[in-house]
Amino acid sequence: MAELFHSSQPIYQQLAERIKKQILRGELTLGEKLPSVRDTGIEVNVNPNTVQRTYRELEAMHIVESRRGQGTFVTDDRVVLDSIREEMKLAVMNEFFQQMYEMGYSNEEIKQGLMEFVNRKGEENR
Amino acid sequence: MAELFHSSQPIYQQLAERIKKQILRGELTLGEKLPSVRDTGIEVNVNPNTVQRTYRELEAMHIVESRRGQGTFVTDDRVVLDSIREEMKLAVMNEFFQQMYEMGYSNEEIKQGLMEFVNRKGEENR
Amino acid sequence: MAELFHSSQPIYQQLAERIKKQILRGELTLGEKLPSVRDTGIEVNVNPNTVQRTYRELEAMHIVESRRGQGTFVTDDRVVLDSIREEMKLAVMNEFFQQMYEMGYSNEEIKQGLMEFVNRKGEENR
Amino acid sequence: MAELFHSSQPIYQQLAERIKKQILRGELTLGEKLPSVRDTGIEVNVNPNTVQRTYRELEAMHIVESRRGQGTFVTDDRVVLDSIREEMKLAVMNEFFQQMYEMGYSNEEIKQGLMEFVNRKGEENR
DNA sequence: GTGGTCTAGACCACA
DNA sequence: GTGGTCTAGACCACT
Repeated sequence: MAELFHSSQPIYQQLAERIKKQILRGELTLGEKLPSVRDTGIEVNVNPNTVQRTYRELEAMHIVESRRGQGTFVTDDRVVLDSIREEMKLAVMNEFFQQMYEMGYSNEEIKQGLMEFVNRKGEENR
Repeated sequence: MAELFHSSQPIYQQLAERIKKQILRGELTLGEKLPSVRDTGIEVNVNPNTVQRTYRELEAMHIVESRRGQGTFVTDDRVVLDSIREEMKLAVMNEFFQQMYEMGYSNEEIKQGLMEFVNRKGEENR
Repeated sequence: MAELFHSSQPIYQQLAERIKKQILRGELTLGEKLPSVRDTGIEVNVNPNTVQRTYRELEAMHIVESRRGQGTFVTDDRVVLDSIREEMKLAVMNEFFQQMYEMGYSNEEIKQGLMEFVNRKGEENR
Repeated sequence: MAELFHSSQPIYQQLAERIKKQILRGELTLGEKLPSVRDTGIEVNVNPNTVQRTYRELEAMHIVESRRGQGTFVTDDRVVLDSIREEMKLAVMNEFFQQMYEMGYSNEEIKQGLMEFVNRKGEENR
């Protein structure tokens, strides 16, 4: 079994991140039901309470909606999802630039370095 | 006073990151002496124990070395510093790609999105 | 379709509240027959069991009575209805005062704040 | 011992409400330290985990700030607190009006009913 | 000593 | 069967 979590970040956050991304890239679609807290717990080998904490966090982000007695569902509001995706994309880009900038790279160097990086990646995948 | 630290990451790590970057971008040069644990503590309003821990972490990365009775100094080994810089740059780029990829963006989209982002940033700074 | 229920309160209670108010403000009159459990279920898109539970709660408040084989009817006892209305009005006012008081507002401030509020509301509806 | 909680709402929410109001009405001041999770647990006779859930909720509302190894503190941002107070005041008033309105009372009736209510309350407290 | 995470297990209300 | 709450208790990292 592949190790699913690393230890430097709480499990509930790692799990939330993973599910969030599954939703953002469309692997889980609008309105779809997530597996129950208990089933997910078994699947990723984690206590159901921990899974529930994950679902609670996702609900606070409005990515997911819990309905008592029925289950937990991906939001059916496309607008919310789109805005979250855009927001996250910006955050990731900002973080990247911030980091590079603080290491002393100029905008040009960042651009260039990234191009090389992409191209190298492209070759690797051939 | 502006808030220097956020709460989601240990202060000693945030402080280590900051000093590390100051060194990487040359603000602190090879062999230069860092301020004492006490002085830094006062300056950033943090417990000296915490600063101590920061210096310990930096020493473990070989970015810094402490000399008994003299203080803590930036390493004077340029090679070490260069390799750390390169390593960190790769790590930051990898992290960026990983994140974007997991959100469902293709290499092309990442490249393009980033270009727009840089250009927009360039305009802002005019 | 507009969302009819929020998730923080049981659906059967939300539905009971709604029907109760329809009766209190005379939208459903003394002795009038309520739609069947099944019809209501279809109309508000809810499990008939849940509607059943709603009707049971309303019956326990003596707002409604079910007659075997005939259906569920608004009580025909005006006195009961009046006393429930008065009771609820007092409860709502008490709750309001309690809340404001616990937030640190004095009786005078509550009065004044409320006047402004009403007047502002009046203007909005012009 | 007076009963501190009723059963119809989760303890962690009731506790959060109570502390929130203590802060809003100035009983706990800007930047003040709350008792530790454990101490509060003992005081209100509740499991520390439950208290922590309370503190977490308050932190999510930006009313409170947790600092690792130091404790939990009332926010020191007066602006945040003021806006929360105003927001809550509006919410409470809105809720009140909504309720009365749904029971069939007009704005005038609400105003009048409330005046009587305040005056009666004033007499009681004599 | 402080907050934070996680588990195991019990119990409840809802649908 | 579903989510939600609560407890008891262990363990960890930070200050």
